[in-house]
Amino acid sequence: MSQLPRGILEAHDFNLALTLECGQVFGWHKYDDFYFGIIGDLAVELEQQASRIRFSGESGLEASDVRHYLGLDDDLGAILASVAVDPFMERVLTSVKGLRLLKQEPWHCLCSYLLSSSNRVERIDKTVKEIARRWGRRHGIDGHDVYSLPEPADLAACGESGMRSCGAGFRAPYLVQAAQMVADGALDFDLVRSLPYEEAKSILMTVKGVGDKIADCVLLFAFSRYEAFPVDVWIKKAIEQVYFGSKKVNNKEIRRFAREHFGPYAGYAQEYIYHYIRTYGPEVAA
DNA sequence: TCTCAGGCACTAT
DNA sequence: ATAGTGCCTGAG
Repeated sequence: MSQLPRGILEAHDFNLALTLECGQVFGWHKYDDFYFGIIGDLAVELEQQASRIRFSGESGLEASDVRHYLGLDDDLGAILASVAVDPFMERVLTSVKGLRLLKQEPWHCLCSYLLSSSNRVERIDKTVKEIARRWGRRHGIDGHDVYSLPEPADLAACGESGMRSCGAGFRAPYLVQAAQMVADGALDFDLVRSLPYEEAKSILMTVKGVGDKIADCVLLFAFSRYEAFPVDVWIKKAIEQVYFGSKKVNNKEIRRFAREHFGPYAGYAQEYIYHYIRTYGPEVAA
């Protein structure tokens, strides 16, 4: 019986709690100061101690997997410097520290965001966990149970009723259809990964239930396409207030503005702005 | 009881 | 192109 993988990662400019709880990812469990979740298809337990991350995981987990998932390989300083293009962003970057974009597993990310439409963060999280608990695979880590989402073919087999019973509501058929597409190859994540942003996005949008916003979320959070700038009602309000004098602007124009104004890491700017307004309220944008 | 939430698809203009 | 409306669900 070999010792399970464990180790310590140096993690500067990193806030684990903020990164896991800012709303970019769903399905992590918190007990005391420990976080339990899935990286790749392996259960892991994480804890931050100052600028170090302690991890332990199921057999097969490597330190480099954890580093990569948490975004610790990214040069956060350079990224944030590139989006510090105006006084508002400087204010945002002064108040939000150590938030990094994760490298989520595409299927997990797609499921999560299919559930996000007209839904609250807490309930998305609850539904993701319920689907995993009821239909997914159980993993054990340090005496805790963690569940990964069912593979696409397995989720498809659960059917619409199986998803509704977990609280998916009107999004249930979207999940089932997406699962079928991934299972039979009609949606190929490797292809999405290989294509330029616009083409990758239009492929994701062939899935029912995936529009501009959700496609951008998946591209940003699972494929590290930092030019993606998801526009939800909060971001829309903030951008209108700060950059358009509270004038109404359509989402397409907001995305175009963001790409030009923030540059290739616009998506990082989005996540920082999002957290800022969710913390301090949308009115502080002005 | 009723409204509404981190959208989307469908339909009618 | 663009606007209006229904959709599960449960917390306030």
